Amino acid sequence: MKKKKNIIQAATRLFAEQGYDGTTTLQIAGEAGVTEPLIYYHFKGKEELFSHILEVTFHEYFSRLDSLEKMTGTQFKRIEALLDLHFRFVKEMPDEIYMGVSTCPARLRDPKHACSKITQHQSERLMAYLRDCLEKGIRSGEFYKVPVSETVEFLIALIYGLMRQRGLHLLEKEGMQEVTVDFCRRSLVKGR
Amino acid sequence: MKKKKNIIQAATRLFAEQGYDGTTTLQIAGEAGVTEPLIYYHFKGKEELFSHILEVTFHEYFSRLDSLEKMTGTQFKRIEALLDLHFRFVKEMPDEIYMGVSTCPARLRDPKHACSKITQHQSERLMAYLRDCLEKGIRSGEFYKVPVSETVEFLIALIYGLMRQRGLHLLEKEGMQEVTVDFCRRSLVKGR
Amino acid sequence: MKKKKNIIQAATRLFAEQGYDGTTTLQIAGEAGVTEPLIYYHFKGKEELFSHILEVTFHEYFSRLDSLEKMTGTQFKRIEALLDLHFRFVKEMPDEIYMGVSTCPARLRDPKHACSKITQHQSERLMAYLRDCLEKGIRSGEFYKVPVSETVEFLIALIYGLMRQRGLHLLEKEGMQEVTVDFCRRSLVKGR
Amino acid sequence: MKKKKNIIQAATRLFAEQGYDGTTTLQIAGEAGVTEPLIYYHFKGKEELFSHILEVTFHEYFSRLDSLEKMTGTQFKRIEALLDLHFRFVKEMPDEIYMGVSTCPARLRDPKHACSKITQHQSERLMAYLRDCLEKGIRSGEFYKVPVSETVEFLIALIYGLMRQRGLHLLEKEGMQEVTVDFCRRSLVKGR
DNA sequence: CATGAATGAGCGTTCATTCAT
DNA sequence: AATGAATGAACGCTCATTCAT
Repeated sequence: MKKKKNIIQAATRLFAEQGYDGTTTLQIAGEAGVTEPLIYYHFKGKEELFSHILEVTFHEYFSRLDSLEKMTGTQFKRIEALLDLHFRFVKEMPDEIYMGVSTCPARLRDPKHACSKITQHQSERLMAYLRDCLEKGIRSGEFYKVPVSETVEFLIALIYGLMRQRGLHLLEKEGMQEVTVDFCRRSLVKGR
Repeated sequence: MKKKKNIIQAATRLFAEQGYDGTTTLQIAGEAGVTEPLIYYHFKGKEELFSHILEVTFHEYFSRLDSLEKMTGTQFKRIEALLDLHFRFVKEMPDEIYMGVSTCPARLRDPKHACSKITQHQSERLMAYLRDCLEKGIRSGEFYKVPVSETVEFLIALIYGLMRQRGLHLLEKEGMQEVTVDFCRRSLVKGR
Repeated sequence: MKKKKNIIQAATRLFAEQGYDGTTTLQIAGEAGVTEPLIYYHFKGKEELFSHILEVTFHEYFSRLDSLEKMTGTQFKRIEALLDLHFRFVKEMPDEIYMGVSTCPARLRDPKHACSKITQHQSERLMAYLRDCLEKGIRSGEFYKVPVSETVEFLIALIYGLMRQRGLHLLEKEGMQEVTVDFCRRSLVKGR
Repeated sequence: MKKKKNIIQAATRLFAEQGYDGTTTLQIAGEAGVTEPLIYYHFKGKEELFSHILEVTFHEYFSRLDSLEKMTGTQFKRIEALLDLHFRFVKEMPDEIYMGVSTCPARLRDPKHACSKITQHQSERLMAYLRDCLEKGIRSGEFYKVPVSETVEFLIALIYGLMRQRGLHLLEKEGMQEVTVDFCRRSLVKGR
């Protein structure tokens, strides 16, 4: 069973680094220290191996989102918590995240594909969460009167951008999270 | 010579949609309405075709950045112009942008690769531009006293996130640009 | 493992008949009764398959040369034994020999290439052996006083010519070996 | 018309260096400083270009053989003249010779092929010439009583071996011709 | 659980050759 | 006489996958 884990780990790193199409089953087997057929013993194929990793990752992700939803406090605290969740997540499992973020659009748009459903679901959850925060915050006077839909979309783009950058390890300033939170606070919260 | 253009156009769209590794030269030829060897008559190989598109695109991009640098006005006007440049660019040539944005990290990190040098250069230009705006804006009292490096990185992540989203055509609210500009203004500009 | 042998045998015959560049991997696979990719399972590529055959052949060749070197007797007996070795060798494995003899000069001169090193080595061994025979034979008065270097080179050319002719099966007189030995004897050995 | 010559020269060198299959029409055009289609303007194709060179070369070769046949003197003088012809020839046009010598057996054995006929013819001429020398020399008592057929074949192999070595420029002792002639004289001519 | 041997399908690429000009 | 553009056919090779053991 340790070998199955090796396969998953190797696959995750390679998918993240080289993309799905750029990674061969031989490479995965090599990095995992096993032979190719073992991959087919544990998974139906390359595609299923990929989906498996995606599902496990998003399962963890969604369960974290779940606990977030029970949170109380000001609406901005809730947004701050969402940002915190993502910063933590990408720090803990950067390969998994990057693998998800970098999946190619063709796969994302094919509705039959596992990727499509999962990222669709993620998008919807994020949108619902943010929309809820914004609407409540505006109604209560905590936030400025920003256009909700557009701001939701803006924040999602922001989160994606940050995930990608972190996942790529291209730039890694330490104070990023604080700066991000402050930036959003100034833009959203009235009379700080 | 029309056929060469066809090849480039087809390649751009397919690379954007399916990634480099997911796109075959046969597909490109098919979409371009030519035979495969013609690709090799005009380009040294798949890799060079890819690089060529990248270079042409970034050449246009950099020449737009050049004209931006001559701009005067408040520092926020300059940032607004940078955002406008990107919004326009992705609207005019979404495939080219997405092709660039979605290149796999392995290719991005290999320093011998054309991708690497170009995106590196882009990053540096963006950083220099934004750093200049922020430093001048803070010094003149136009902006809040935000940490410069981190805010630069934050804004780059934001721009990447928006490019990706626009390129993917996943969400396309009309008022996005205005909302983006306003969001940043509230966060940066003092006493509006 | 029988299939690997088939590949080697088929390749040897085809390389000998058609040359390296004139032989396709598909032909080899066809003649060997296997599919093309199996060649790549057992060998890194066409080049390595070729080198492998060359190395195995020359390994056998050199080991025969080794036993020759331990021989005693008159110097002409030693030369006779060398001719015998080559006549036997080309009779036992004509394809292997011809494959080696007919390799194209470009490959022979590229010092990075396996061919180059092996044939270089063969040349040196042959030269050393013949030079030794001639020098000793001349010193002891067994041979005429012939110019050593040139005669060595002459004998090597002769051996190559005979190998080629035998390998090609162009002309196959039975008494060739005897005639060859006698011809050389009359030219070298004094007072027969 | 200078360009046609360029093509022929380039082709000759490349065919000699890399073999027929190892040489591409693009290479030939490149070396000749012309474009590929011009080759097809002057020749029906690669094959005909090759045959053309072969024929021109052998035409010259045969015309030299012709003048040899008119020669008088001792039989060994005639053999000496034959060796001289070959030494001269390979010195004057080494590429042409090597191109002929290194043609692959498949092409040599296909009776429909130009190569086949020409080399066949060459073989026959050489054999007839040498057979004539030997028979007359033996009958007149000039030569030892050697087996004619086998000695003819032996001498042809020797000539091929020397041609190859000279063509390859692998070893180039100056006194080779003299040593060769002397070697043969000692073996053939009685009571020197 | 695990593997060595094997394959069908398809990849990027190159070839000799042709055609319109 | 000469060429830029284009192609059908085939090449060496790699892929994800399977099967017998």
